[in-house]
Amino acid sequence: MLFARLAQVSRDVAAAAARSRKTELLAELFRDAAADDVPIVIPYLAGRLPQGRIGVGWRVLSRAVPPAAGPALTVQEVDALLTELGAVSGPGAQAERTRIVGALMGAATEEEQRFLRGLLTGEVRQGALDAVAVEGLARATGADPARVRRAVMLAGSLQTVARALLAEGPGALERFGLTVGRPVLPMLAQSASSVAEAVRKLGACAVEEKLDGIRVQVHRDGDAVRVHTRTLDDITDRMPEVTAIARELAADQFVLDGEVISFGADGRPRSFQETAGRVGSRTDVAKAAGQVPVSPVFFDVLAVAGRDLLDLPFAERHAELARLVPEPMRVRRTVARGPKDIAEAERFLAETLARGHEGVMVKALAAPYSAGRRGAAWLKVKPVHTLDLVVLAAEWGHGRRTGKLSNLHLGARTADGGFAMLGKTFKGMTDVMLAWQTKRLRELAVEDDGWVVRVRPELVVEIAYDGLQRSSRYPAGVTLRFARVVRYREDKRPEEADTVEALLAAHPEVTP
DNA sequence: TTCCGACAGTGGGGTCGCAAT
DNA sequence: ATTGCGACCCCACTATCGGAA
Repeated sequence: MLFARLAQVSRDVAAAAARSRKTELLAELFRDAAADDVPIVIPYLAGRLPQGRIGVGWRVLSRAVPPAAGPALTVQEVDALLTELGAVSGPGAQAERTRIVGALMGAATEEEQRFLRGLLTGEVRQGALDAVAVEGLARATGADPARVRRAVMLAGSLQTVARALLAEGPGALERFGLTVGRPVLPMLAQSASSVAEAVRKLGACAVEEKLDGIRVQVHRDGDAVRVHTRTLDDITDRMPEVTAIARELAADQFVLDGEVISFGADGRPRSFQETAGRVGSRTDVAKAAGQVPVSPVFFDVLAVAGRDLLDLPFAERHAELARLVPEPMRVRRTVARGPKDIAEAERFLAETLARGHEGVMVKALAAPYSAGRRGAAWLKVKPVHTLDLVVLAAEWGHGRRTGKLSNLHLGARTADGGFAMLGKTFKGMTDVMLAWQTKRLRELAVEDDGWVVRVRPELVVEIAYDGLQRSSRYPAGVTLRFARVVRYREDKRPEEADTVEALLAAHPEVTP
């Protein structure tokens, strides 16, 4: 199949507003794909490379190459070049990557170049990713979309399911049950603004401490133990503490879901930055483990001793978990039977925060484990802080925010009467706010370099954030975690904005 | 007809590893 | 040694489509 066909379909998908139309366009293409092309075509149209990320980003792509006059590249040729690209390493790698990208881009038409750039940066922006591709695949093969989706979640891979489905038909789906040793997409949570709201919504529920670490899925099959992250990356080699613990548990086959986190000598959790740094260290794992040991803390079990527990209610899965995993390696929790237990749930949240944790997860006791879904059966509750900050500058947006000032540079007052930048945010704005702030900030503009518009520091905005973290980038030595706009405060003058001093005083656990 | 679940988009900061300087 | 880039951790929020109520 010609690569140009894919680029064309991607453009048509982007242009279609209705999701049903996008699905149909993808289905047409999948039906026409030859068996050898399927493992390539499917991920491409889901906006990903079958090779995963291959070391090419905006920098390499910024070197322009004139497009080819007509379409000639085949899907197989593109795939071969990208495989070659992914294997490049060692001295001279940058030049070699540039050479291969140049060869690829030089053989591509303008439209193919656009699609390739999207694939390589992971930003195809066609309004369709995995979920729509799954629908398209179901339509192309006549399979039940819900069953295809479930197979993809359990296989942890769209192209694996696609290949089997297109080769063998809907019967192939039976094969993709939960298999110990093969990672499953983890169940995700939505947010709730308070414990009371969460408990009222879910009824009988567990309230569990939410640890600020790295999500892990641990598989053991006899002596074979594997540890995977939320995106199913294999980090087994970096987690010797976790594999050792998994081998000591009293079952030789299981799949556990949990979090790894590092505790300090005082028993309190280390900062997310410290845990993440440890989990990211791979050159000298023994040394890193000596300095920052991590502990797994489990909250769910998906399989044990040959039994698949996914469809059991959480209450029953947790009973299995308690049998398998001893107390200190399980997340602390309390159970709320309904609204009458809200006070107890709130007490548990306060206690959890006092222990230095992030917040709580509220989970419906009746809910099955919905792999890969961000369902409403799990709700996270974290305390939210707010500040009144001053807009120092704004950046021009991209995609649907093109032509709008989007990303705000936020400043707090300093002792000398100036402002110290604390970070940026693009979150929380409605379209109306985007339009309003673009107009207002242009009135305040003092400089526009085409990327950043600097403004007179006069506009006050209320910002919500989850906490402070250390920063080497910003002048105060700290930055806001997950900053988002709540509302503009036109009733406030910049002299009334919050100060760096007050911010640091409110977060004594973080020192710049 | 209205409501709501699921998705995609729009990007944020930090850390590590690697290659280039 | 330092710097820049890319990958991958953590993530919030809004708009939109389309099925459910």
